[in-house]
Amino acid sequence: MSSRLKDVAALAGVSTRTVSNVVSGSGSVAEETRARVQAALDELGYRPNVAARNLRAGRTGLIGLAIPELYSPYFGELASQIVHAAQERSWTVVIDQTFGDPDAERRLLDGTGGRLVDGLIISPWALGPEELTNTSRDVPVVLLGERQPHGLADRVAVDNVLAAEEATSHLLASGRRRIAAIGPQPHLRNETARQRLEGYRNALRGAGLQPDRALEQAVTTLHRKDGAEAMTALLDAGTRPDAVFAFTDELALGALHVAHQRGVSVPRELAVVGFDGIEDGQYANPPLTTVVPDKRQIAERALQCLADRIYSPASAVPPLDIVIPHHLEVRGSSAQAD
Amino acid sequence: MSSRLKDVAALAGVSTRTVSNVVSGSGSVAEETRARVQAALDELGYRPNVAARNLRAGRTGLIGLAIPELYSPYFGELASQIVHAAQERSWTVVIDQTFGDPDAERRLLDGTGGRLVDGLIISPWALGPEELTNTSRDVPVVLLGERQPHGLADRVAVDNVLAAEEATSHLLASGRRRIAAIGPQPHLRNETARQRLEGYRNALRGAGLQPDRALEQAVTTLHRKDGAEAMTALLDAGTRPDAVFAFTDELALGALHVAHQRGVSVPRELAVVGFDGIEDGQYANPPLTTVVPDKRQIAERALQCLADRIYSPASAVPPLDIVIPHHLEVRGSSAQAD
DNA sequence: GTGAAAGCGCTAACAA
DNA sequence: TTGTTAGCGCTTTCAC
Repeated sequence: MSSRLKDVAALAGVSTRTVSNVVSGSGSVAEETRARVQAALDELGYRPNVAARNLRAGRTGLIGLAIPELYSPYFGELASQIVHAAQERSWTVVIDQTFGDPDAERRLLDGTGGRLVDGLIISPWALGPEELTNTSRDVPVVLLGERQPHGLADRVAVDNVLAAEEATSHLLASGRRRIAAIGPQPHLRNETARQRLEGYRNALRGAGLQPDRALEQAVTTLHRKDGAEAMTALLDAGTRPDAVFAFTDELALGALHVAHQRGVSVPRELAVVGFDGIEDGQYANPPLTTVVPDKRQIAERALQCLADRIYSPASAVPPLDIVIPHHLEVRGSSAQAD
Repeated sequence: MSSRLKDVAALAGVSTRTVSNVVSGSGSVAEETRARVQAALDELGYRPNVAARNLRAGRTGLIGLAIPELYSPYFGELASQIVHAAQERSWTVVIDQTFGDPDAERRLLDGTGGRLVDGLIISPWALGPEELTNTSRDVPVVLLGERQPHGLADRVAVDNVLAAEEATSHLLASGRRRIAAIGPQPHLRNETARQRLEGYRNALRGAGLQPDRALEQAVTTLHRKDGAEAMTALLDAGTRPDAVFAFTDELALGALHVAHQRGVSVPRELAVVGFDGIEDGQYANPPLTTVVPDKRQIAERALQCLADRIYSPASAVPPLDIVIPHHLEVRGSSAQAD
């Protein structure tokens, strides 16, 4: 079927060594020989066997990307950036969806199932900081979002506390006073929601307001559906919010949807701010104000971390904690109330 | 660093053969031996070397998924299904984004760059039917969407002509007569847009209407931005459509956005129908009517095709053309005009 | 400039 | 039940 180096060598009347040199472009080969080998290569349609190369090299050229789910816009956009950035570095990305299953996350982190990838980028969901402190892994890991206090992994994330504070302050600045938060996830070990809640409360206190538990609406997952349910609950409970800070854009879009259905005018009666900067928000009616993390930089920096660890495994650089820039993109959904 | 079978064998005082048996669970091993080996395995934290296994097995356990882009919702949802379905079959998915680059598509199809995957699922964008008729490939390929008349690859797709016809007929049934089409891509070899245009025209003719070129608005890509531009063009040109059939949901959402901005009431003055069944549409204001392909089945059937070809390469089953069910999900954006 | 051959880590055919 | 060993296809050291 597919031909090996040996076949090509036989056809060209040279040794495998020479063919290998021609294929890789390394070593020195006489012009005449090269041409003959190339002809044989073409004739047989030679394709290198990647597994053999990998075995030899001790590397696979593969990196893993483990995310909760690929279908939600934020992770889709992020994965796209990572795959793209990896391609530029001649790495191929294998994708795992954990669906927030703690066992799946553990399995990936501890490398059970074999050493397939040269490095792993993981966006943990179910595992808390303590569990991320792994020990028995042999490939470099980069954590997206979650902190890992005593671990060995680099971390790349935006400053969630600060960003949430800014989003909330923006609402306060436009005169909103009953600002609801949609997105706390007390049932998870996950840090992200916790940090955004902290930032939200900080902003309120900074404005002399007391955080009101009735305005903090917990969710199980972060999809539009959850946002819609949370918004419905807030409206039905008579909490009368004049603004909503949703911890993700999807939640915000769900909330926006319910507001629209209920005839609540956005932004006049209710301002809405999301988080993630997904493309949908831009085209929502009204367009969604949101905290935009620089996803390109998340991808870029995460890969840079992996590259450094993979290519200089000796260097004992301590775990990096890389903070990615973000900005608040103000759009129609939080325009001045008046 | 990481230990090999040989190290484990030495520690347990057995041969590699026995360790291999324990690891794989195959062969028969005395209970007492097994326990001893397992202890050694645990102590050393043994992780199988996948590259070595692959070389030995002649398979990598990897399948490729090549799509134009991962960040758009349709491909994100589709990729999610495929990764999920692959995980269930113990395959790992490596993702390539072609960004509609014909060379990237060619490279993946002809296997230049080495034999990394056991099979390839590709959603072509730039290459037309004739170019997809490849010859020199050695792994099975499944095409999503595009037909490949004389090729060797299986194909999985919805009936685009029929689906587009149904969508258009639905608009006709509610009394719309000036139905615009947003989405033709005359600059591409890609078949999908062509088929949807055909279905659209068929429906019009079936209703005794003459397709009007002025109502067919071409686009370069299929994003919200393109839909917005197309809608703007239609409105500015004074074509006065009373409905829009957009070839993708993203285009439809862009159109919806512009309609909203311009104060065109949907669905009263303008009905909108999309194609793809992405989640955003459900939460748009108003919710988007759309043709929903069964993405789970696309993934399932595509993987089934690969599995059949990979595990029974001998069988000379002719290329399959698998038609996936779809349905029209009617929502607010195309409610009765009355 | 080129050939011969070792060896990457694993599985399985062959032996015992 | 278990040990020995060949060999998957490649790269590269060593020798010429």
